[in-house]
Amino acid sequence: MKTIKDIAIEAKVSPGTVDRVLHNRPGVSLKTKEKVQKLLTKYNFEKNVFASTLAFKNKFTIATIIPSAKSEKEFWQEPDKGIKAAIKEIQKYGIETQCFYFDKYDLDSYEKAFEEMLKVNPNGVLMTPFFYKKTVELTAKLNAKKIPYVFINIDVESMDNIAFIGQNSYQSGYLAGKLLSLKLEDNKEVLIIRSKKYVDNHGAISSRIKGFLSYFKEKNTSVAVKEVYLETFDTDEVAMILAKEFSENEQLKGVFVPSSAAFKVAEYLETIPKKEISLIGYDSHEDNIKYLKNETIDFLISQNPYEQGYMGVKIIFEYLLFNKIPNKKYSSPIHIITKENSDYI
Amino acid sequence: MKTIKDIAIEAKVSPGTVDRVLHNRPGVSLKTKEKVQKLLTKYNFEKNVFASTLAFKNKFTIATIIPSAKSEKEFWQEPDKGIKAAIKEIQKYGIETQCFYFDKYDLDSYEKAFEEMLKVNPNGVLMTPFFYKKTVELTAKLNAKKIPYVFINIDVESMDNIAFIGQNSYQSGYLAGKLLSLKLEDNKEVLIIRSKKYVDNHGAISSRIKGFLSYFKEKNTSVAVKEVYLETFDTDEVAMILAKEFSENEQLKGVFVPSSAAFKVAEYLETIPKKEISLIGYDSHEDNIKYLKNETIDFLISQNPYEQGYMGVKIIFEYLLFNKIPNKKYSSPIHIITKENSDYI
DNA sequence: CTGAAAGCGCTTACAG
DNA sequence: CTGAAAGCGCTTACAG
Repeated sequence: MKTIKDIAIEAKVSPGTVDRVLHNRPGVSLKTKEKVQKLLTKYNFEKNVFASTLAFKNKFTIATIIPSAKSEKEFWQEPDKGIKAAIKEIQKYGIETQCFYFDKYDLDSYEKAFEEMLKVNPNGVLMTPFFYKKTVELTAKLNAKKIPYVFINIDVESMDNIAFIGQNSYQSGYLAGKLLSLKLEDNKEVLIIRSKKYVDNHGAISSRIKGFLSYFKEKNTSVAVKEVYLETFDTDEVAMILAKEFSENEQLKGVFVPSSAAFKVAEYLETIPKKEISLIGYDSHEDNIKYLKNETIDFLISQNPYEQGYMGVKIIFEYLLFNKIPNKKYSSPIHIITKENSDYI
Repeated sequence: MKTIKDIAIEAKVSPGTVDRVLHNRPGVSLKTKEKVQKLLTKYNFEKNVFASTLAFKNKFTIATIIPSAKSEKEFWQEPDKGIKAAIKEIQKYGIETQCFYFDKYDLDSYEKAFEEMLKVNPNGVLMTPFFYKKTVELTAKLNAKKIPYVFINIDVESMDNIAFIGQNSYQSGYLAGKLLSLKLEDNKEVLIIRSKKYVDNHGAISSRIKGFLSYFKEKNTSVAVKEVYLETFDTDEVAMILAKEFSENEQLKGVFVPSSAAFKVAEYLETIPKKEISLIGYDSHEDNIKYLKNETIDFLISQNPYEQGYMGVKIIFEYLLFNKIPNKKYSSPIHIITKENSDYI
């Protein structure tokens, strides 16, 4: 293992100069630079992270921006927990961290959080690009400042994020189709319930539905699939719509909720006589798990959101400290959760 | 953030003495020791890992012992890959690692690997305690030398391992019962196929079967479950036994393989006319995945063996370097793998 | 453009 | 039993 000093001696320069070349700092003649660079390459030099960090006195700040979660039960609690766990770990390496949150229904709060974040001058950013257009606009500022950023949970294609961590939504919807049809007989009907609010943003939900529809198109042509759009997704609206659908259609035996709101449907199903309705949704937060455990929800598909937050922070950390280039895309798992394995995921 | 120097000044001693107290090194008077310890506790002192590691010049060796895998397709390939990945990461921290392997059918090779391992004088050991009695005998040597060790995949209760990482086998078997009955009509029969070899060691397989049986006892009493024991589990024997069972029993519609050998059963099922047999097994290695993809195997239950190896090494690493005390037990996930999510686990 | 030197915080061999 | 000092390998402020 070569050290900077070794290289310096061999190149007949001082350690300071090697350091300058190594980090592309200015003030080195081209000739010296080339001479040193050649040796660095020759020996495949890797600097000692411990010595480097110790001398550098850890001046990095990492900022995170994700949607806020009001309660323990909400989905966004999980990435946040992952982020916090990673922060705790890297704190001992002297990294500063600043967490920002926005209301996922409020574009302005997204922009505001972002501006606040810029003020702390982060060296790296973890974010969930919730609103497409605004994201393009805001990340341009990061690009200008050469601040690296990682997306979690939601992806935006052809941007300059150094990495994305999230699920293949199409494939997860396809799997949902398969799981729902496990208990479905021929000629039955299936309902997809989605929120109007998300039709424009959050492309993941549309992709899930596409995948879901593909499964039935490919495999199970005798099953009819119907989509309904809800305004508010509150308890009353859900009850009203479902009551209508079930009364109009005797064959309706399955419901697919491509968001994390399956528990809303479960709530309603518990108020009506047992009808053997299969219900499948996304995300294993407390509200959903409750109905999974009493088998009103049959399956949940989960993507390990905790890990998304955790990995996201770790990726930026390693990028900054160890110069480790991440993959452009990390596929989150497509986990199948049932009553029986819900405690072991 | 206090440093050793800060503490030294306040205690009116030298940094060297604080270091001695911090690491319980000999040669400090009780009085001094108490004085320093009090300050250390008061400030909740955490030493700078970078400075410490740099000065210490990383003299740690970690040893691993797991069963060998002959091919890419085998289960034990995965923990090994996880181990190798972790090793690669911690190498840059200057940790030495030595990997040892044994033949899981050969008790002597287990002992031999263990003795070889002791010769390298490791500071921490990762191992799979395959053979119960021998494990008790061998780990006693580690205890005597105060070398910490972690178990992965197989647990042995009431031993002095600092941690265990593996699956709750009972619960996974219970889930297997549920999954198998999803497509099973009333009054059908289910077969459990196991190897005689593993009846004594590898308690996990027995636990899986217990969980599996419990599910049917609790939920689905109309289904009969039968167990058969194979001698060699080779292709011919599997074919012979299955041919016999299917010919004797028209109602046989499901097969449960509580080991990683489901592909052996799948191999046979492909040779006979399509009978709508549900097949469920363990572990997503290549041989199994092949039959999962063509739907001869319906479900695989997996435990993320890669992560077991990876985490195991990381736990020892953090224990040695950062003095981080691990949990006694880490539950591996109980993942449900189907054709549709097999690329996203 | 370049080098010598001090410093990051901990560890250790040496002296007493 | 205790301290002073050198050293781990990199970074940086300063001098030239």
